Amino acid sequence: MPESHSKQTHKEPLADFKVGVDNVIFSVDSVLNRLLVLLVMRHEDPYLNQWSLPGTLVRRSESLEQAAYRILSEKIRVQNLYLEQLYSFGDPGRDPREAPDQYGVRYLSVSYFALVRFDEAQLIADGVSGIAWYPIHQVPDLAFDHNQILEYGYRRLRNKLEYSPVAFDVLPEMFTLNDLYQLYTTVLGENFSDYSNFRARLLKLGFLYDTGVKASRGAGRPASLYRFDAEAFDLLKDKPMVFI
Amino acid sequence: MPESHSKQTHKEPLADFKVGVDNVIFSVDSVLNRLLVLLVMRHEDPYLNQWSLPGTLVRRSESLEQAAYRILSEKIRVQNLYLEQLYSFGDPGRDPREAPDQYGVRYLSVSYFALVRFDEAQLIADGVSGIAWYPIHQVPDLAFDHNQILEYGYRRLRNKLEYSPVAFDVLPEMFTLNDLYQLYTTVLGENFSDYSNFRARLLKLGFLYDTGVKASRGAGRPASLYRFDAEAFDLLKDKPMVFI
DNA sequence: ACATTTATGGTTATATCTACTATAATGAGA
DNA sequence: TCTCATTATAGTAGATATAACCATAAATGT
Repeated sequence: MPESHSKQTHKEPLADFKVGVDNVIFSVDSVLNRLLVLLVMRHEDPYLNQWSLPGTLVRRSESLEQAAYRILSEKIRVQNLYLEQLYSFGDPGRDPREAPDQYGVRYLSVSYFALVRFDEAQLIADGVSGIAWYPIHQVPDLAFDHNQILEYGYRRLRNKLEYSPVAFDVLPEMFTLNDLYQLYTTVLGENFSDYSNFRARLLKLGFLYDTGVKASRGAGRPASLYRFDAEAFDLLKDKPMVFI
Repeated sequence: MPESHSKQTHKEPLADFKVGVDNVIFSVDSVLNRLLVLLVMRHEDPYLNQWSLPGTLVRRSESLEQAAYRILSEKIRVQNLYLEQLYSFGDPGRDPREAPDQYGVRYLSVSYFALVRFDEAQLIADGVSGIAWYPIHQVPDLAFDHNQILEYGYRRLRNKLEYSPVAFDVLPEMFTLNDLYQLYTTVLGENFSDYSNFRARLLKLGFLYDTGVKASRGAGRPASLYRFDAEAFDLLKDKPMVFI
């Protein structure tokens, strides 16, 4: 780590990079209460026929985020989603295509994290070897360092849910408080808050607007449908706020 | 964003990238109570003679983090520091060297965020046009998109301080509670907590060990010197913890 | 009708937060 | 030396928040 430092003399030549974008796309199946991640079967080397995160190499004139949106829209049709950059992985040797005889070209992956609405997400399976939602705890060995990237994304998802209103990007326009609670429990686990206290805390924050419309779903008293009020939320933005 | 998707046909060729690492290096001057960021004067085009974040292009066989450590150790000698990856900036056109006639080579910057101990940091000024600590609120127009990167880093610093024990990476082995408080106030501003309550909360958490040694610095009652107990801290890691 | 189910609105004890106040131990100056 | 300004530390009281419950309301199903 300490090193003689001089302006011009590079001990070693610079690397040329191919830059890829890999997406960790999550969705919550609110019927089976499962957290899912989107995997695709690779149809070329390296890692032929192995599951991986959906990814692509970046083209000449597109931005990183555009590439992330592109690969997402090539795999699923969806209206509502949240997407943000996650982390960049660029250690030498992370991609088998980095043959030492290939002028030392390196492969860097900029990963993105996405959350999409499950019931409106249509997978696009045209021709590819396979595409599937995998429950987060049943994910197999993935190509490249994708298990590590997934781990990163999972951590970020849990954080996002606790500290920011991503949930509302992925819930229907109108939802019951129980819908919201189920979303939180399937991602964060059961043991984070009692439903009654969860309700009280959320309602007190004042950015959930009770539409008065009732949703009757089988047995039990019908629940009120709520709407997320983004403006009311923005007013509280500075306040430290934890939803859990 | 929606796009016809086919396995092979790339409408546009892939981009070749040079990958750079840019560091947002913070330090806290606890005498003048100022938050500082390290800037260097560029000594080559583009942006000749303009202030910028210290950066470097990544070499053939070094990792991104190694490159970050390398550029840091070329600019300052320091024992104690904290460093982590920040964000990657790769929009087309962010670097003027991306001439359209140069086979469309792109420049991607992986930014790193660092916090170093001020009183032990020695700047290395050999031959370069300039290097300086700038108070965070007096930073001039920087080269490239470095003002944006800095903004990112500043936000991350404030978050890190609130939710993680980075402060102790950058305080002396033994420190007074006031040293700690000053560090927090110069980064986060005055209005986050009363000193008395800050003390009480930190001490209750139980990872500050009172050495019994007293530090007499001019007038006033001497303060106890404390030590950060990393093991005790790790035991509380899962608990949501806010220091403010 | 009645048990079951889900939604909703509490209550209570405990912990935490916030804004203060009081006391202790030093250095500086009359 | 005595007093005072200065800094450190400890503690207190009222307001708020948290966690674990309980009670009632409004639907369904038999």
